[in-house]
Amino acid sequence: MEAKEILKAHVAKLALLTNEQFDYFFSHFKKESFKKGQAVITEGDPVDCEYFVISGCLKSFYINDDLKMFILQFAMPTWWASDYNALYSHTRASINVDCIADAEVLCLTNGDREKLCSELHNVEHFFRWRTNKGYVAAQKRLLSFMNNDAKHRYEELLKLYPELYNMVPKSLIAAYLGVSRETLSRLYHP
Amino acid sequence: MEAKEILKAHVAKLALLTNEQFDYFFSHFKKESFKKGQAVITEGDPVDCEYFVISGCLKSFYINDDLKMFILQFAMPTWWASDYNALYSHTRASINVDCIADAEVLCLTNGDREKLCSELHNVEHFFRWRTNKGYVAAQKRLLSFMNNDAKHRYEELLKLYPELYNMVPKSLIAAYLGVSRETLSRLYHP
DNA sequence: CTTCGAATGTGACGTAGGTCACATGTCCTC
DNA sequence: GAGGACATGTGACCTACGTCACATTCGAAG
Repeated sequence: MEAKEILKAHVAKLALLTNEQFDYFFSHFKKESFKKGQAVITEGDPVDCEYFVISGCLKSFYINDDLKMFILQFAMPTWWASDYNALYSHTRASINVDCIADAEVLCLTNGDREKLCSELHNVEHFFRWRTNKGYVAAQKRLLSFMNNDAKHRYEELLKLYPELYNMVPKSLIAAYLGVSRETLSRLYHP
Repeated sequence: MEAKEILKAHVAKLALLTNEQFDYFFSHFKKESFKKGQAVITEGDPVDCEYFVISGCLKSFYINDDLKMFILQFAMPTWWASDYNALYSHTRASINVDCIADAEVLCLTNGDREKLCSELHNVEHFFRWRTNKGYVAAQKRLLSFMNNDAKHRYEELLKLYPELYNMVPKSLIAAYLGVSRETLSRLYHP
C-alpha cells in the first residue's frame, strides 16, 4: 500500500475528511527515509517535525546522566513519534528519536500542523483524538509500572507487539520495560 | 474569584474565545460539590462527565486485585479529572475518582464536550492543547519512574505541588509515588 | 477529659532487580 | 576462514524497597 493510502486509512479511523481535504492535508507531508541507526531527533537540537511511520521502526528515548537509556516509545507503522514537549513549547529536544529498522516516514512540521488544524476543523478533531489515545496509553503504562513486575510487563508488551520480539534486541526491550538487560534475560533462563 | 472566572482564565491560556463564545461554552457546565471521602466516579459504573476542579482536591486511582491503591493523579484547582479511557471509548470506568478535600467542581458531559468541539473550532483547539499537555506530563512521569528513586520522585512532587504536603496523608502520596507508606516514611526518618 | 481511630514511625526480615565480570554465540567484513 | 562488533547468558554479590508486626502520636467525637 502507498504511504498516502496508509495515512488516509489511519486518519479515517478518527476523523471524516473529504478526498479534497485529505489531498490538501497530505500535500503538507514530506516523505523521508532513515537507515537503521540513523538519528531522527537529537537531544539539544531544535525540533520542528513530527513523524508518521509507514514502514520500519523508530524509537524515542532518553539518556540519563549515567548514560543509561530509557525508551519512551517504539514507533511502529501507523504510529507517530516526536518530542512533543519540545514541539509544542518551542524548546530544544530533551529526548532523542532514532531509527531501529530501516524506515519510511512522513514528516509534518509543527507550523504546518497548526496551520492545518486552524484551516480544517476536521484535522484539529483528528489530532485531538490521536493525542487523547496517546494520553490514555501513557496512563495505562504508568499503572502497569506501579502495579506489575518486569515479567508481567514483558508479556504484556509482547502480546501487544509480537513483532518486537524478533525485530529489536532484548537490550532495547529491557530499556523500554525499565529493567536491566540481565534481569530481562534471567526472566526466562533462571 | 467566581468559578466562571476561574474557568475563563484557564481556557484563555490555550485558546482565544470571544465573550459570547465563552458564555455559551460555560452554559454547558454544571456546578457540583463534593465532600471529603465522597466518590465521584466508581469502577464498573458508566462514565459520562469530566470534572474541572474549582477548589478542594480530587484524586483518580486504581485498586488492584490485592486491594492496593495506585494514584494516577491529584486534581487540584484548575485541573481536570475523569476516566478518559472510559469516557472516550464509552466503556465502564476502570478507575475511580473521589474527593480528598471538600471540593467545588464544574461537570461537563462527554456529549456536551463533543457537541461544543464540533460547534466551536476554538473549543476543539482548547481541548487538543489541554490533552497534549496531559500527554507530555504523563510521559515525564513515566521517565521519572524509570530513572529516579522514591526520594527523588517525592522531592520532585513536592516542588511541583507544595500544598500536597499538608493537604493529604502521606499514605496517599506514597500511592502516587508507587512506593509503600513505610518506605516513604523512612526516607526522612532513617 | 477520655476514648477511639486514623496517620505515622520503626524494627526485623524477605525479595526483585541492579551491577560487574566474564563467557559464549552469531553474523558481518575483509 | 580469521577478526571484530554486537547480542545474549550467567554467576556472585549488593541495594532499594516490600511486608508484617507493633508502637506512638494526634485530632475529632462523645
